[in-house]
Amino acid sequence: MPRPCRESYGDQKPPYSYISLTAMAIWSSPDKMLPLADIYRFISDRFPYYRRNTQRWQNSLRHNLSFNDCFVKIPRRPDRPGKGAYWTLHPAALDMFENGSLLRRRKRFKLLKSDKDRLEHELAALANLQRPTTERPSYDPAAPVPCGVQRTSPQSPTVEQPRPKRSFDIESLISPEPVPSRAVGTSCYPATVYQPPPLQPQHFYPPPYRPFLTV
DNA sequence: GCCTGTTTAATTGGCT
DNA sequence: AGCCAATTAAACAGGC
Repeated sequence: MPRPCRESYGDQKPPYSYISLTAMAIWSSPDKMLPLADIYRFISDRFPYYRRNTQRWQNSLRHNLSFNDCFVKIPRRPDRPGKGAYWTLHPAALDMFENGSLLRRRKRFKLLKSDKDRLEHELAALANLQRPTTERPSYDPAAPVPCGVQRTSPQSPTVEQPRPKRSFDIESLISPEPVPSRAVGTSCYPATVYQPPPLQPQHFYPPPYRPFLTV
């Protein structure tokens, strides 16, 4: 298995898909989430090939972020101003590369419609929670939180998550700590569709963001 | 105007 | 060889 590192591959195209490269970038960050510009930077810093034709590959990368359910867009916290949202990996998407190939996955990571709707609902609730209270008149602190998004007081202790052994560890991307997920090959679902476990509230909250993936 | 993000469509190419 | 994931192009919207 090739082990990417700084200065590797020279001007040749690295043997990784945009999905792999994006996952590497996200995985390498302390919070397991990065804004788009930082994903660009990670890739072009390490792979000189991607210092050229930036318009082409960056368009493709954006397409991948939007198109693939394995990437989740997290709204910025007010205390982290900047352009665009943070991108992270869906916790059930860690075994995307279980066949060892970083070019083509055996199966596309695809959320079921119901899970996708639920995720969007939770993220909308999260975005609402992050607005200043004066800007969210519809938010009722006493109301039940939709879809299990945990509402935690800001002063509650934040658990420090252990950092990866190395900031860039392809082995951990391919063979991460086991994350409960099951491939569905029954008559109910197409064989190529994963049914990930339900998203847990702690994946998003409390602030500051817990790492989406625990290492 | 640039950047970010979404979507559609066509093409390419890896894997079985 | 066929399937389908990945890539590429492009149009468009919204925010700053």
